[in-house]
Amino acid sequence: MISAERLRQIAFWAHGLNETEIEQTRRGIVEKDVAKGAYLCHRGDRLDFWTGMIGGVMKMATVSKSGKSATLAGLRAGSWFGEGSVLKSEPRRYDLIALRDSRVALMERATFFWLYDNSVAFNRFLIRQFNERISQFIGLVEYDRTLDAPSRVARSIAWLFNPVLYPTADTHLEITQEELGQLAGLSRQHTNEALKLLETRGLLGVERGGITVRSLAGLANYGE
DNA sequence: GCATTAACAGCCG
DNA sequence: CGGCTGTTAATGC
Repeated sequence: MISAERLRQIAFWAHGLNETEIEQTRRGIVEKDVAKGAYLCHRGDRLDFWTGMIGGVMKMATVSKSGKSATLAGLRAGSWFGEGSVLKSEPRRYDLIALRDSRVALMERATFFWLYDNSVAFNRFLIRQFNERISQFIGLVEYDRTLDAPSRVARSIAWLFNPVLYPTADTHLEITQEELGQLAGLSRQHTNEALKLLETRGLLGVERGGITVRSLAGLANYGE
């Protein structure tokens, strides 16, 4: 259980809820740490929680039949995910791996369904989120064809600054080049070169252990 | 060949 | 110091 204040702090969608809904929701959420390298869940696991990122960086990934790992989405603080698996009550179709020490919020399935049944604001949020994810996954199909490293890095970063998924995000994010590489499916060296290129194009700034986005549109459309 | 992994020195917090 | 970065050398597909 978390406080109402904490809920508002970690869940931007909760700002649309009324007092009753907030009260009901906060009772169905617990927090949990996920150490760097640990799996929050494996593909095929049942994870009966809707999950929110409070801090850190994780990746949502699948392993293809040939054994190659493909990142479906990068997740940072503010990201909420797993509504598909919770709604359909089915096993997870992807791995969730912490790329650095992270903290998550776990919402009980029953609480999720209570919101689903009772809150208009929550349903609006869900639709918006589904819609955005679909766009992102469509982009992913393209992205596999553009094998070019800077494009992959640009896309990975654009994910992490998606204004619909992260309405409260500012332009800076703490993430190492190693972690970005894991999201983009690249070695650290390639990521390093790609970042420097994107920096010279004026699309972002590279700092030690972090990046600052200068042109989100430029990153989102890079390589097209 | 190309890309990834390994290795290492510099550097910043 | 430890972790991150930038570069080079080795290794694997």
